[in-house]
Amino acid sequence: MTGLRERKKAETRAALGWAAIHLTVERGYDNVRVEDIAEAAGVSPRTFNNYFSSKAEAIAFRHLDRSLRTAAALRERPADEPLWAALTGAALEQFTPGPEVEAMPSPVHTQWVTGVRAMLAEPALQGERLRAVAVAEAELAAAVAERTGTDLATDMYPRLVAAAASAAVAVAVRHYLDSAAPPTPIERLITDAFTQVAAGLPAPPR
Amino acid sequence: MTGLRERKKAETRAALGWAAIHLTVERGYDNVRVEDIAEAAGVSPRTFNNYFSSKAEAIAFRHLDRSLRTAAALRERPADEPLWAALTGAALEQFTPGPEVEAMPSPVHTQWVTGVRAMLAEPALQGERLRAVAVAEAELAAAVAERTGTDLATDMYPRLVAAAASAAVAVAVRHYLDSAAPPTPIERLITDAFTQVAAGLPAPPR
DNA sequence: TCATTTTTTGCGTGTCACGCATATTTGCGT
DNA sequence: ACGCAAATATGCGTGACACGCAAAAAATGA
Repeated sequence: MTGLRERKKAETRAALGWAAIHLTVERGYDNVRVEDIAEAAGVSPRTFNNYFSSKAEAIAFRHLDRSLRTAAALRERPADEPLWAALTGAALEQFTPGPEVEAMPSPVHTQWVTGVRAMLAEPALQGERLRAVAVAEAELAAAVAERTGTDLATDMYPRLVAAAASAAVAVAVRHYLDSAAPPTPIERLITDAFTQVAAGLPAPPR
Repeated sequence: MTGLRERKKAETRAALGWAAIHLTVERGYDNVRVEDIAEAAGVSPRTFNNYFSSKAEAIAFRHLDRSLRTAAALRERPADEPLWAALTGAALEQFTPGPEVEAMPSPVHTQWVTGVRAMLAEPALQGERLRAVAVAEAELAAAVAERTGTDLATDMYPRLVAAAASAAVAVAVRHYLDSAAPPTPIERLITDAFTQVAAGLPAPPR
């Protein structure tokens, strides 16, 4: 199943995606040419376009990959767990910081975060990021349909759930990034968001 | 306030946006050059880029414009109307078919719908459409914050509501377009979607 | 009517996506 | 271990595109 061929392909794709992010965070989006990314990944410029059809897509690749795991995580959840508890859990699983971030020395890390923020603010990238979310949402909807025994073709329900869940995560992450010195951990924000959504987002008392 | 200058500008923008959609639906996305769009709108190719920074943006313009009106519609709603009723109403207002669609003869209309479907399926356009939704969502969140007396800076609530409402509309529209011979009118689908969301999307009994 | 500001236009430049043909690498049966 | 077929990487060429810059044209207000 997982021959050398596929593994090498996945590695090349990952290398290109990582190089794209790395260079963009370092220099800014439009100071990076496709040629640079290809060089950093050790392949020809032409090969870049065999993997990604645009610079933006390469940068968004990691994001897409992570998002897709949410749907996979949901399928792994015990079948008797209530839907919204399972969704919350699946989402939370995606937000354990990876080792490559954890191991970063503090001054470098600060600089890195600044660069990442600039990258996320880049208008040319937002579209691609959103598209990645949309793709992941489709997977999530399928998983929800399975779990709840609803039908993607006839019921709006699974797509509504998937969209609401994606929105909850997105809003929580945004809230987290927007607050300069985050007093609230991302896990709590995500949990809160899911709780509110599952409660039907009632208007607060005035 | 609304001098000849601004009016002409708005007209040119609308003409370009409309021409972009029209040609794309007719011929397919990559059989349309920027030059064609400019010509159809009676403007130089260079001017096109004074209004839109990409072909995709031009096509998504009408979508963005309509989406922004939802936030405006919400502000027009009576202040004593319950939030979710107001949201549903504001969304429904955007879906009264325009005269240019209403007046279309049936065979042409069918062909048109097919073209529109192809257009919406175009990967190169999805990102831009989603970005438009994101922009509109920000406006909607602001309107929700106003109406509910919550704070955009500290509460996730208004953004959650805006995101959930946008999702409800998007899912309903998608459901409508996906069903070949729509037995369910779009108004009912939207109402249903909002009802489900406002109820907290409870898992259906199995 | 005239000066100022805004908009449109033409041109040049650097980048990019992608088709096509060729060289290289990988998988697999023998 | 070997060699063939399929998959993959590369080089080159082409058409399209975004955008900066400066000049022309149009609109506004006095």
